[in-house]
Amino acid sequence: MAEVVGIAGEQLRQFVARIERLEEEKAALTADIREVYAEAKGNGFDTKVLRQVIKLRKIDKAERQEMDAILELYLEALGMMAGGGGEE
Amino acid sequence: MAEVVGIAGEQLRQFVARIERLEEEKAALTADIREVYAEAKGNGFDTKVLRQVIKLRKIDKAERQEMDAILELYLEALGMMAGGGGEE
Amino acid sequence: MAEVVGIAGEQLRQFVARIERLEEEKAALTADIREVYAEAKGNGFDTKVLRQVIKLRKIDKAERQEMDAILELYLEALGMMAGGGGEE
Amino acid sequence: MAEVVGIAGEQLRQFVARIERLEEEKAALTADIREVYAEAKGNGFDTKVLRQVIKLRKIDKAERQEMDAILELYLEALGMMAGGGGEE
DNA sequence: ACTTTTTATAC
DNA sequence: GTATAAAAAGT
Repeated sequence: MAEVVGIAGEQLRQFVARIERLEEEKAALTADIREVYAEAKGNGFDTKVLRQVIKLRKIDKAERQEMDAILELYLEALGMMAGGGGEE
Repeated sequence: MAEVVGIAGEQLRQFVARIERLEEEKAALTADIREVYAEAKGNGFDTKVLRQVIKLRKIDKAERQEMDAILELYLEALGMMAGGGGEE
Repeated sequence: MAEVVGIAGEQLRQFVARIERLEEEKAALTADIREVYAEAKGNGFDTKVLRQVIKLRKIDKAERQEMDAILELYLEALGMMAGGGGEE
Repeated sequence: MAEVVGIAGEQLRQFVARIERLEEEKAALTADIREVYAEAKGNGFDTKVLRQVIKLRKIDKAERQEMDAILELYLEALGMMAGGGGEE
C-alpha cells in the first residue's frame, strides 16, 4: 500500500517542507519586527505612533500606485497608449 | 428531548432570523451597487476606472483619518491633551 | 480645460455619490450583523458555531432553490407551465 | 523648530527604515509561499487540502511542544533538571 | 481576549 | 475580477 502514495507522496512531502520553511522565515521576520519596535520603545518612541507612521507611509505608497493605475486607465481609455495592453 | 433545547433554542432561532434578515438587506444593497455601475457603464463610463475612483476616495478618507489620529497621538505624547491617557 | 469634464464630470460625481451612499448603508449593515453576533456571544452562544449555522442554512437554501429550478425546468419541458410569473 | 526633531528625527527615520525593510522581506516571503502553492496546484495537488495539511501539522507541532513543556515541568518538579534555560 | 486587518476562496 | 469568509496581527 506504500506504493500507492509513492511519487505523489514524496512530492507532497517536498511541497510541505518548502512551505513550512518559508513560514518559519516569515515568523522569524515577524519576531524581528517586533524587536525593532521594542528597541524603538526603549529609545523613547511611542510604538503606537511609530506603527501609525509605518501604516500611513504604506497608504501613501498605495495611493501613489492607485493614482498611477488610474492615470494609465485614463490614457488607455483615451487610446493614447502605444503598446500597452487593452485586451480584456 | 425537545425541552433540552427549549429556551436556548428559541433564542438561537431569533439570532439566526435577525442575522439572515440583515444579510438579505446587505445582499440587496450589493445588487443595487452593481446596478449603479451598470447604469454608469450605459452612460459611457468605464466601470474599472469608476471602481478605482471609489477606491481612491476611500483611501483618501482613511488617510485623512489616519493623519488626524497621528496628530492626536503626537499631541498626547507632548502632554497637550487635557484628559488623555498615556498609560500602557 | 474645465469644459472638457463639464457634463460627464457632473454625471460622474453623481454616480460616485450614489455608490458611496449605498456602500455606507452596506457598511452599516455589516456593523449591525457584527453587533448581533456580539449580542449572541453575550448570551452564551459560540459565534463560530453560529456562523456555521448561518452558512449551512445558506447552502441548504441554495440547494433548495436549485431543486426548485430543476423542478421548474422539468415542468416546463412537460409543457405544464402556464406562463405566469413567479420570477423576482 | 527644525532642531526640535533633530536627533530623535534621525533615529525615527532609521527605525522606520529598518521596519520597512523587514516588512518588505516578509511580503516577499508571503509571495514565495503563494508561488509554492501555485506550483503544487500545477502538479495536481488541491491547495485547499494542502493548506489543511500545513495547518494540522502546525497544530500537531504546537501540541507536541505543549507536551514537551509539560514533561519539562514534571522533570523540573522532580529536581532532575540541571539548570538549563527554557525561559525566554 | 477582542478587534481589526489581511489573506484566501468561491463565485 | 469581485465579494465573502477565514486567518493573522495588533491593541
